[in-house]
Amino acid sequence: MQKKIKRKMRPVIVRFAPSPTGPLHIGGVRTALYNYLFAKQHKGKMILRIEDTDSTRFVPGAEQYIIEAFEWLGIEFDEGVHIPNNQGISYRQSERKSIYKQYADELLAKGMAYIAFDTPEEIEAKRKEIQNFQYDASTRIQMKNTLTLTEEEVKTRMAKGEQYVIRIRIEPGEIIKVHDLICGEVEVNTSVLDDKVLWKSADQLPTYHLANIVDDHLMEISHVIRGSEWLPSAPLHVLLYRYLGWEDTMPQFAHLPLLLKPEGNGKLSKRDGDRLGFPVFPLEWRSPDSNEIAMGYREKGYFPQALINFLALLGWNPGTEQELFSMEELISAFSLDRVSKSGAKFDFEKAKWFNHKYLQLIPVSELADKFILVLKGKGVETEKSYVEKVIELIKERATFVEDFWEASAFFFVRPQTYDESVVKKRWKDNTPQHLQAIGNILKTFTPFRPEEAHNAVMQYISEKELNTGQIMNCLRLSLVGYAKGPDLFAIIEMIGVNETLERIQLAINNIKI
RNA sequence: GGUCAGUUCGUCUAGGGGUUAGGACACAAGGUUUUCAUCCUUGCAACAGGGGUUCGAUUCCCCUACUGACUACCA
Repeated sequence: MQKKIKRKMRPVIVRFAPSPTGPLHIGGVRTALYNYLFAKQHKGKMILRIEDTDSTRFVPGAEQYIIEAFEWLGIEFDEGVHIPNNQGISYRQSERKSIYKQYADELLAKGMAYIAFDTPEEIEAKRKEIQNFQYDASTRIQMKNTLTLTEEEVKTRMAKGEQYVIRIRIEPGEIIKVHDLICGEVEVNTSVLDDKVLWKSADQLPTYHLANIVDDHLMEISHVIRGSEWLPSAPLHVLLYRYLGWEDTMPQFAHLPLLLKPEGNGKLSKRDGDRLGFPVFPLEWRSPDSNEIAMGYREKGYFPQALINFLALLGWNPGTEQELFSMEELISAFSLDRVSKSGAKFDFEKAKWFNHKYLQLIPVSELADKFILVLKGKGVETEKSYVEKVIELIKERATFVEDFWEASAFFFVRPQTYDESVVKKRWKDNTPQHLQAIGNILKTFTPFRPEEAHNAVMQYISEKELNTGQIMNCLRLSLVGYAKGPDLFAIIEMIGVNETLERIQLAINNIKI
């Protein structure tokens, strides 16, 4: 009872612990987000720990990428590799090297682990020899380890400096119960578990399993929220806590469902992004060895808030019909028991919809700053206030800032071509004369007054018994080049009457039927 | 192969012993508009299958199927 209370009263400390083997996958982003929401809601802490215990898989730049991605996303950590601390604590496992060995030794001393000398080749040979070979209680007697070798042999091997690993010793026939906050009670028989390697002499580093348990314990992690690919090894972890005598303060587990491919089966991978044309990484990533570029949400024009909102709802729901959430709202609404158990297919269309929604909410000034960069690329220099007005007029039809140019180019440059199908449908012999007349009407409104001008044009149209759609579309064609865009009189107000008249003249000169 | 987990509209999901099985995205139609969008309205469309338990099952139990994860001196 005492212990239960103790666990309940513990401060919430969670961690996100990626290994720096490449860019952060979008599924990892979601895992980190759920950790973050959970920690914030419980006024707890969140730690960024780098699990680089596999020296062979280290990728330069990956750690920096991860940090930059979270900065962009607005997921803040309280402690981690990137946050200085004055206690001299490292959050990089390769730098914590010296910590782990003693725990492996402790297990060795207690007889809960043993030393094995089998080389990878020997194990590989065994795998070929015995179907479904597993290094466990049933097979370890055939292998070269401190359980089978004499003390003498072990000494000689050690003296010769032979490489070895430390394996956990798991005895069969016991049921391990893992209480998972999302999946419920999961029971596994120790007979199906293998004697996992905990530590290797070759690089003096622990494997994930040991490092993970030791660090989570030392860092007083209260909740381990991670992807469900870890569920099968959770019993091993429980066992490790037990062997080390830490079961009382073992963190609670929550295994998140996977993010699946948009179509077909299997978990979402980098390839799916390439194949279907959407990013699976938060930021663009250039592979250091192949120089290949993988696209990122940031570079594709997504707003971090939109990505967060989309990801939050992929596998979790508030139980209400609210869909748009600020980070603060997510923090207060989030709960692990409303996380679904089944994997979620990645719905890229929905991600776009969220971005469209957020685009409408982002301050125009901010959008203008981004768009001005695009405009500069097109050789257009304009006042910011003008750009802001343009954005006001067109943003509702855009999903990305990148859509702005296509929707608004005519505010900055004259049409170069005229949409053929519109010409065919609307442009008649007498169109030029009517456009001239309308031009003359527009001229009389100085300064330009859109509503009055509109009324005057409409009056002209009805007096001449013209077809509104035909005339308006021809005027639009002259100014825009297409049959699209915002209100015509708003456009005229923006580009000015003089420019309007010139464009009309240009259209009359250039459009042939 | 083995272990573990999952399965409600095309997708994300709500619900949960008696419901017209709800919402959102997408799609379609209509409306509005000078156009394209937006917007509004409407429509389309789901409980994997089989056995139980029960007056009654999509909901609880079992089996099957399917799907996935895991099965490294990777994390």
